[in-house]
Amino acid sequence: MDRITELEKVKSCSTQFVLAINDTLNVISGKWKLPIIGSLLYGKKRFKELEREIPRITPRMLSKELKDLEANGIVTRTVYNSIPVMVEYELTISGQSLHEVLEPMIGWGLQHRKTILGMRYNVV
Amino acid sequence: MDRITELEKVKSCSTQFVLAINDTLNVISGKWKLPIIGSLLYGKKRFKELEREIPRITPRMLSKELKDLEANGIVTRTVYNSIPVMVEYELTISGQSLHEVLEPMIGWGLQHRKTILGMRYNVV
DNA sequence: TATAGCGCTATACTTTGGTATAGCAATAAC
DNA sequence: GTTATTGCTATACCAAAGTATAGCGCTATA
Repeated sequence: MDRITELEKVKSCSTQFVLAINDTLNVISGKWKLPIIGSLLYGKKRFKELEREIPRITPRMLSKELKDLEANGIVTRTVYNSIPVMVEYELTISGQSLHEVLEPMIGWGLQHRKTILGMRYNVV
Repeated sequence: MDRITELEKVKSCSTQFVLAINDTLNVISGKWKLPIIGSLLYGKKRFKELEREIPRITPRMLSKELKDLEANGIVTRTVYNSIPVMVEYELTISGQSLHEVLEPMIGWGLQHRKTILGMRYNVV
């Protein structure tokens, strides 16, 4: 009985956790989100600066992804009423704090690649 | 000049990092990967057990995702030559170590949701 | 007047991810 | 002999994600 309630607790908990993980995944998955976030980690940027820094991105995708990131509270968009208009994109606090999640992903990715390569020689 | 080489170093580094992050993302993104990994965190499971534990998954998707996870070194597939055959799926060490990356994602997801909700009252 | 830069949007298309439904070969239970 | 279970695969389809290409209104520069 103890083990069953434990399991139930774990399961209901993990449902909440899966939701939180999915929230995080929605913010960073897709082909262009990481390059954009990575580019903004070193300071605010204008539209054309991002376009130049991210090879092969189309303005359509850049516009779309920036809107998405803004809607999700990851970047802020500031329009200056200079002539012609200037628009700057900047990471929010939440956006900056993404490094907490990106760092372990880097660690795991590098380690996993090593493990996979190692398996070719050590196993079978 | 110092600052330029610094920037170049940072950029070439972050390219490597983006690759590592994408390796990680490929392993956990998609609709069914997390439920499957979550289900296997508590021990090895058979095909039908997974099918029953994961609501609404079709056998096609379960089969496909398990193959994918196996190809990526996240789960192992063991066939017992009992009659009828029994097949068991289990997380590899790499698969188990994914909790290192999932935990910060849970943390960030929960915190981010709080931040977003808080903004409605504190800002504007 | 023409060319180029800025910050995008519109339209149409392809590719990828996921769904729905059916069925197979083997065996066990009724 | 009929039904059910296991561990899948085949076929067809649909929706989301991403690509390609063009163009807009504005202004500065030559």
